[in-house]
Amino acid sequence: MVVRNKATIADVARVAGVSTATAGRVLGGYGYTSDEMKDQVQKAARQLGYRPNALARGLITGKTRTLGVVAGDIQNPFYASVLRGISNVAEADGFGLLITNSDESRSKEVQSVELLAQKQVDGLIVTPSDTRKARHLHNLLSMEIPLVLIDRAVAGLSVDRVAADNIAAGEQAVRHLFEAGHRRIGIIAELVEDEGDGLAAFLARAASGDPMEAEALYPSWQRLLGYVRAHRIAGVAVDPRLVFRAGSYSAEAAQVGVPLLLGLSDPPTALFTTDGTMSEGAMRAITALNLSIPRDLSLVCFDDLDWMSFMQPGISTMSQPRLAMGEAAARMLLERIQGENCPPRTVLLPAELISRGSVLRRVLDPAV
Amino acid sequence: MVVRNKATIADVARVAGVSTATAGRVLGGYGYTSDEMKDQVQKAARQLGYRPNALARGLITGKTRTLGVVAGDIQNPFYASVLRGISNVAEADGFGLLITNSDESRSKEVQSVELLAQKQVDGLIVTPSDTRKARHLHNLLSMEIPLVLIDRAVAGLSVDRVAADNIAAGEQAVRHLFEAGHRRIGIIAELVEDEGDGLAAFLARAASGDPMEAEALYPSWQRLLGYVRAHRIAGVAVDPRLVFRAGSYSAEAAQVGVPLLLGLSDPPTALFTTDGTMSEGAMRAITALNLSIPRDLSLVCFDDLDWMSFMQPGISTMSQPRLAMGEAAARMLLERIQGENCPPRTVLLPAELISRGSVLRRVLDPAV
DNA sequence: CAGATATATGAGAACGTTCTCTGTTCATTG
DNA sequence: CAATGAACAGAGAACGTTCTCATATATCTG
Repeated sequence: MVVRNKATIADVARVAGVSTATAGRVLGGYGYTSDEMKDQVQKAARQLGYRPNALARGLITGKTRTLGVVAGDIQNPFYASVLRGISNVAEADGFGLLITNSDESRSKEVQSVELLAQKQVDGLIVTPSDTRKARHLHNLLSMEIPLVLIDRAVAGLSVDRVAADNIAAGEQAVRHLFEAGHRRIGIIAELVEDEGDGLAAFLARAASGDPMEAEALYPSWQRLLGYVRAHRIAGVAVDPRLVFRAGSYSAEAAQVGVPLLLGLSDPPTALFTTDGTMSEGAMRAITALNLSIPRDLSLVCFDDLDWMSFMQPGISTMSQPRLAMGEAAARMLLERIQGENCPPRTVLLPAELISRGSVLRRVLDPAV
Repeated sequence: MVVRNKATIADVARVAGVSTATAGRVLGGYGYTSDEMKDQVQKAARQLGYRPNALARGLITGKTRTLGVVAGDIQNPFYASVLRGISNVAEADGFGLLITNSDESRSKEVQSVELLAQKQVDGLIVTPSDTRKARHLHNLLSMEIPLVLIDRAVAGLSVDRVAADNIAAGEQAVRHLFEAGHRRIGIIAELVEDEGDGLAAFLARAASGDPMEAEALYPSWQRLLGYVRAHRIAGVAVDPRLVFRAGSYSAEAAQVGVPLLLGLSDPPTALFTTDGTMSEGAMRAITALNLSIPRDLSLVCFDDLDWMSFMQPGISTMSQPRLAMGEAAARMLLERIQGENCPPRTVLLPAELISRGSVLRRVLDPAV
């Protein structure tokens, strides 16, 4: 049973005294075989320590039972949870998972996709780092390799997609602050790629109620859009100076924003951070400035990270269903792999407001 | 260049007007080829959108340039970082990464290893969930599949291994508390599998200075061993009632321990939590009990999680180099894959005490 | 009972690469 | 100038499976 050199179907067949075809049928579980043969072959297989070679199987079937995933950064709790969701359904179906990091770089993403394609994955789940230039993704489609996008869309690429309902979530977060009596609300957002004509123009268009092609926007821009909408509903004009653009996906970049916003002549009384990384950066700044939440500053974050529930006070946040997002994406991908042929689907999962202790109820100044 | 059906070497050869052998040599980068042929073949390949099939290549070479990893849970920050470290070096060498979760269950681990082996990974990195029964791992060795262990060892399995120096780290953490004047120090540890004859016997043996086979102990037992050694150095007897055994790798289990320890007639003034999950559980309890750190309770954790640095006050902790652990493991594995044949190596990376504000300096009662 | 169908087995092709072997050319060498 | 060997190209085997096809028997079906 413990054997040094690996046994093949031919070896098993020889020992069992049958043809390789029969042995293959028994071990591969296809075609017809008699119980007698089954026993014989299985006994030989056990004896030789036979282990099927998935490469050979994949080569001939054209299926590897492996999914490829291009995540931004496994280490980031967002991707870690999404991956876990994907892993859960992949594992349940006996699929393997080939995982790479893009670090939000287009060239690394292209490289990853190429690697995964060469390894003949049956399908891919990608969080695209560029919402416009995506020839490598279009290429997959033309090769008929199923593709599911997570968290972001790509303009002109109509494939299955799952994301949080970022606009609604952003709106709800900020509305929550308005309802607590806040009027000057800062936002700390990534906003890395320029959506066409710059932040000012974006804010103007959003404030005017222009519906825009919000679907293909980056999540942070969508959440900003929600921020603007909440202002419109509250009848409060958006002050562009309250919008801090980190410009990169890092806590350090976000950290800079807090003292900047609070240093304004008319500083915000509350902050909305648009993702886990921005939230972490904001918290670092708040600690560094020795501010007390919610006395000195109210805070609503995005994405429920573990520490938010055991900080004192707890941090109110828009919780997005990361695990469910991963699971939904994997399920959609598996359906496509199994031949599902319906038009591309978009699954928008709602984020949920978890209200903890980081928002101060303000009595409104009647003069305003 | 954009082609629907995938092109093979034979297709490229036909278009280029050469033999498949020559086309293969050009595209595979082996053997002799003239520059003329190279141009011709590469042009044809580009034109057809040729993409090498790693399955076919792997089938014949016996190498897949893919590593398999069995982690406990990708979602856990510890594994997420370790994975990122592995990914960094794998990617630099052009290796793919097949990742699975074991959820610390032996049967899932066995299943994962089997899956990865069938997919013909060139080597495996495993965080074994059982330090004793590991036939599946011995099996890998007999098949000559390189294996590297992370975080834990397996008794009787001598392979490359990388881990934190848990005993020294545990000792340093607790010594730090002694030096701050604490005498009754609680420990919240996983201690899931019974190390032979139970906790009481373990404590007795450890306190007597018995060296034990500490190498093959679970990390939490090793950190407990450090805890005991620090007591010996400080000349303080270990009170078994101060050792809380969570019994499972979950924050909920850890959370229970805090009120239990604090409810003792002679409660601890400080706590040592032996990993990130235990720390999270302890923090939840501390928040629920509305305790103030370090006034009501001092705390030293293990593993530096992001929130520990921006809590108010910051949490002192033993920081283990998770990324470096993953990188070291991957490097060792790649060396083995490239034929390195030296005897099994053990890399113990030191953990570093990061002193923040969670430890109160106590003035010692002269009566004690 | 003829004909169809389900069940069972084996021989050998096929998947897309790399490897081995044979053969040719051409420059170098003593 | 014969001998050597490096540089190159092609034919075909090999990797370990599954697939197709041919064949044979047992079991239904009308």
